[in-house]
Amino acid sequence: MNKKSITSYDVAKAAGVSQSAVSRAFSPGASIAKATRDRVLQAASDLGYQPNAIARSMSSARIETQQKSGMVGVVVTRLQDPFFSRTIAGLSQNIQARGWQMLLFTVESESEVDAAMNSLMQYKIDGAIIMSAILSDQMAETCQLRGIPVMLYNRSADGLNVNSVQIDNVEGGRLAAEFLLEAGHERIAFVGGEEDDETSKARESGFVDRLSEDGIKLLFHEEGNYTFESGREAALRLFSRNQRPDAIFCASDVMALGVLHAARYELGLEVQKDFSLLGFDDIPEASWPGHSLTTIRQPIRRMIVEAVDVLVENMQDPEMLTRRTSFAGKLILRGSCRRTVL
Amino acid sequence: MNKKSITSYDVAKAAGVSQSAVSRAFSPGASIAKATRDRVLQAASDLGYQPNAIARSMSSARIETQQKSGMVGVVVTRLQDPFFSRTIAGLSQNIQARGWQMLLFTVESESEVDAAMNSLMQYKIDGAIIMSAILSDQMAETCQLRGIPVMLYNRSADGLNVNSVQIDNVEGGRLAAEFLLEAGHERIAFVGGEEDDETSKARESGFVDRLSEDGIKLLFHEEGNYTFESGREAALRLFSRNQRPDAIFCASDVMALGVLHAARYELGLEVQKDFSLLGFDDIPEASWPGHSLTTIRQPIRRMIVEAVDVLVENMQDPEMLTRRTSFAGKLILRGSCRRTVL
DNA sequence: CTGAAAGCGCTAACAC
DNA sequence: GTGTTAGCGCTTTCAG
Repeated sequence: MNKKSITSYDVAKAAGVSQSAVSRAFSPGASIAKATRDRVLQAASDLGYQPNAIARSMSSARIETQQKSGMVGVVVTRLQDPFFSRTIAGLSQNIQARGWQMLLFTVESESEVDAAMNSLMQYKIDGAIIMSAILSDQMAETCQLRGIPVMLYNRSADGLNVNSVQIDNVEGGRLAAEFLLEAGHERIAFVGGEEDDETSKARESGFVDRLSEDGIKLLFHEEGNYTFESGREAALRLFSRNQRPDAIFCASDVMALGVLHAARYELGLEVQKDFSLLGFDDIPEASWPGHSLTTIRQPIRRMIVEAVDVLVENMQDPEMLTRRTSFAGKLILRGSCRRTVL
Repeated sequence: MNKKSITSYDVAKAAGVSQSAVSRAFSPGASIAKATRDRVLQAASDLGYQPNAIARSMSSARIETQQKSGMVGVVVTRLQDPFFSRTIAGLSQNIQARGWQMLLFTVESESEVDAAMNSLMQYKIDGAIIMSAILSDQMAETCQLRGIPVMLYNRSADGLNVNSVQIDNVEGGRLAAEFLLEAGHERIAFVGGEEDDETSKARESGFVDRLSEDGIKLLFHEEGNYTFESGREAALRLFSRNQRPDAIFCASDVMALGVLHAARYELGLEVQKDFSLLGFDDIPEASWPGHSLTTIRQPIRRMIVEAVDVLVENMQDPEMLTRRTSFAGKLILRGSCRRTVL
């Protein structure tokens, strides 16, 4: 049962050099003669040696700048949501491409984020990305103290000293309202997330504000939880009342699809003709022929790249100034909405 | 700029004990007086101390049994596929619940798995889960040599000494054929994955075998790549030929939905009446009212639990015998198929 | 350019 | 029980 792993000493012996020479051979900028380097690399590959990343980050721990563990922690809620899983896939690829590994932590609710960060920090992550959640002021401070750059994805924190990348939700809401108003809608409903959901609140506020500028009041507000089922149920409630909405704006595509399926296949309604439906995100499912969902698109690829870019920059330059990026949503016209009245 | 992290020495000094006392206070089974322990814990929380997981795994590295880094590596392809993202979400939760962290590595194609494993092994992972891909014999050997238990999810490897959890794809294919035959279908098409895709091949072989037992030959075989779009295109090809299939079996629900949307909304066909459609996986989207896709369900929750259970057991008992688990698929009857002829 | 030597923060014998 | 003492595998001065 000898499952001892080969260390730099084994390689050193095999190559007839000192252990530190082996270390240098594997450190990009180190000063080492090409000949020795080649000899070491040869011996290493013969023995199947791979530097131990853990040990590596241990010894460099004392460097003032940062503890390079080579890992970035990612905290995510609702991973089963297509929007999030696609984001994770993208983040993962970008993080790897930049030479980091991703330590993934999933949480059930926003309240667990602090605990998650604690777990992650035990692994001396070089940075963290938190999706659709916010950390406590205290935790933000801890991160800053320990020199761990944080990136909030899909959220921003005004008071906190953390980077963020998100879409302008208020503006997105306005955009949605604008579009529905132009089409002449007047009995408008909104399906959002849970009561304390920041994203949903922002989208709704922009939406409602714009409506009121034209003297329109929101007819109904329904609460969902970003699942298909919750959208479906909201639709059932919405269309069971005396007054029926002639347009529904949902805080996410998944919920909008729930509304669509319920309306079309359970209530026998005709989308676009009987009411206009507007989503948010532009997930791939929105463009499926049978859905053809008009929606506010999030530039997800660009957001991912920006998030990783900024985080990497901050990991490399701890003194970097906090950066908050906000992207604009874009209306994607499809078949689920009545067009502008002429 | 003093971002030095507090170590066990700082805590020791604050609590007036030796550094090893601090270590013991944080090691579950260690022999330490309750009084000292409490004092240490108090001091630790005052200082905001958290044991360094990296250093921890370094020092225990010498233990014969294994290098407890507390991390399990997960390699995944096609994370954007709902089936996989849901699995990752489940794996993540289960792994965390068992006290491990998940180091996630996404790869574009199966050929990158070995490289991914190499990267992960530098982090001295305690175990690995590989989704829908197989590793080379050589890599399997390396893992065994280093004492890293491996779990193949959605695949199995007969020759290799690695654990696996998967659905019985051949039997699933037979089940699908059986059902279509009973309903009296005769012009049957199959939409699978790429040519060398093991999963798809297995499903097809069971399917074709069962058909041939009733003297039916597969009418068409279309190749896709597990995306919606590829299913859509397959449908377009399928229905552009002279002879039209009266039943289509797809190797995945996502592709089946592509077929459904294309047939219904682009070709004006009526699913169930004009042809029966059968999927595989039973993703949530399959049950959406407008889809109502009949499919072969994978018991995904049970598969996830089994995968993590077995891996954890193997990580704790390196001598454990290789375990290969195969689950049976189950036909979920919905509206996309013609029912049995009486 | 290269080797020797001193840690990184922690755990695990080993004595007391 | 508790303190002392070696390391885990590596990077990084510090001399040559």
